Amino acid sequence: MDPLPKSQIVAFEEQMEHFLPNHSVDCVILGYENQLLKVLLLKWKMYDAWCLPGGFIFKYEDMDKAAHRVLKERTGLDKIFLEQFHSFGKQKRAEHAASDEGRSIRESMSRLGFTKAETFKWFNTRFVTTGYFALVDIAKAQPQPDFLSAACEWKALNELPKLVLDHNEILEKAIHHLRLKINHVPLGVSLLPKKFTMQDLQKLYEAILGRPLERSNFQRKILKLEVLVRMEKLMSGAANKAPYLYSFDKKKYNHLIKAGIGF
Amino acid sequence: MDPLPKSQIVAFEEQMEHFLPNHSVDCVILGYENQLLKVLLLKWKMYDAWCLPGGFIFKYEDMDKAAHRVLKERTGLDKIFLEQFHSFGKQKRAEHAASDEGRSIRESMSRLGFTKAETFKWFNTRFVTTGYFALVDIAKAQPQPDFLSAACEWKALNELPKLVLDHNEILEKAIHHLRLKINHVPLGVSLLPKKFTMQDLQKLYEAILGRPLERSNFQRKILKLEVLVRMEKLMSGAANKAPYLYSFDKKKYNHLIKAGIGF
DNA sequence: TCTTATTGTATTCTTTTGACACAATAAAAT
DNA sequence: ATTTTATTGTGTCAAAAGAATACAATAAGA
Repeated sequence: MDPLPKSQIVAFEEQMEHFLPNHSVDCVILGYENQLLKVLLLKWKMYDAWCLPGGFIFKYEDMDKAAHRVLKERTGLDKIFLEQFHSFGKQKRAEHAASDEGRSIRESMSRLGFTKAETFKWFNTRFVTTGYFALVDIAKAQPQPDFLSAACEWKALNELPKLVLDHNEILEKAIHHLRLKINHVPLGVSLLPKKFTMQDLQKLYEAILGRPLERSNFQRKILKLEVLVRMEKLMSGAANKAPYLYSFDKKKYNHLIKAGIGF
Repeated sequence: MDPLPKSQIVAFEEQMEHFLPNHSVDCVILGYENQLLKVLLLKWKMYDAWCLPGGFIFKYEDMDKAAHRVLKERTGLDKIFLEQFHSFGKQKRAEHAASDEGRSIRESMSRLGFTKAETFKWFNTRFVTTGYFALVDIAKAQPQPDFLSAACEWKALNELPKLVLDHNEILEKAIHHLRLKINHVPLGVSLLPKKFTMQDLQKLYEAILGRPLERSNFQRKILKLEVLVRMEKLMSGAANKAPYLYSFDKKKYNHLIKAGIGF
């Protein structure tokens, strides 16, 4: 763990004065790749632990805006479906979390080159955090660690590392929220590339819901929503009938959002 | 607007030091009376405006606990269904709200007898607030104003006064949340007395959903859930067939919560 | 040409929903 | 004592939605 460049520390400490104290935002940024749901995580420099990408809210900034800023900074993505799902306000959010292996936050921060008492205090006070979730096309995102992180990577939901603080709980709540939400929002839009097969879409729904769906009934239900446009066939080279490609018809989102899909 | 007793001001200012800055909770406490949904509101002493019962979070207190404390202090009720639904984090939450008719908060606070600069500052800084909603039996609640309020009353949702800050928006969001939630939770439990007729329950659902439901289909749907126990008949004295009374079977909640009801 | 795996669609049966019908009944009116 | 009235519990029936299965069509390999 090398010390940070002095300039980064100074820059942060200058910003810090403009942050709203005691409140943060955390983003559960989900993507879909190789038939797996993945979440974007940061690896701390402080010690060996992963966390959700998060940030603080400027005093002059709307909270939603802060969440969008975090999303943009970690992925480069803009104008994305991003929704608040829950705020986490336990006094001791750190309890039952990944341990820091004996090292105090203070010690780790010293190693990174932090010196100001206010900065130590900032990271040791209680924060209420508001969770947001986003669904993004992994191919379009460009993961970017922040100055406190050594890595920013997609991790499959089925083999997650231990996360700091209550971030595992936050992530679980986000997934739960997503499973409810999938009945009301055309989620495929954000998670899949522009053109996709019916099988792609079904696998995505299965990944989100965590259970298999019946193929022909799934196809019938989705098509009846009339939000997909059938494109050319996909000649995959496999020894079987070629599936059609579909894309979403953006004009028809609204009626779908109102009506809802039920699986 | 008479000045407050000095002791109340001192007591608040002593508490204030122990509050988590920049964050509050607001409770949308709903009740049901005369076939109307009602919400518990406080009338400010500061100036002529109503607000949702709210409060601050102690530094040593979980946020959920703070919301329960507010509920208890305003209604005397304990161990009630109370759920977070959204956090409101706009920088200028006060915009588009009920005006203070030209008087500044500072001036009104002076009249009430506040003097400390920190207290003025407290009420003038930005707060993120987390909204909770509760469903209570009006007959059991005992509305109790706090020291900054002149009144604490149930107001029917269809004839609401203008509320301070963004409290109208908070209330709307709570109702929206409730309408979604009613499909998954046996809400009648909290809003109705122990024994009720099928008509009572239907009227409640209609009040929440804001639309009429077909009587016989409603009855069939509710009964099939198998969460009601049929009790004795209610001899109301009306010139017609007497309806049965029902009560909720607490043992069967869980399966209902999982399965959900759809109207 | 035959085989194989997958796809698009149809069929069948069951369940759910919405609209309406109707007998049962508590008490008031006659 | 009988009729009337309003409301309740239950039944029916057609339409819609859902689950399970069947089957022909088809791209490419054998």
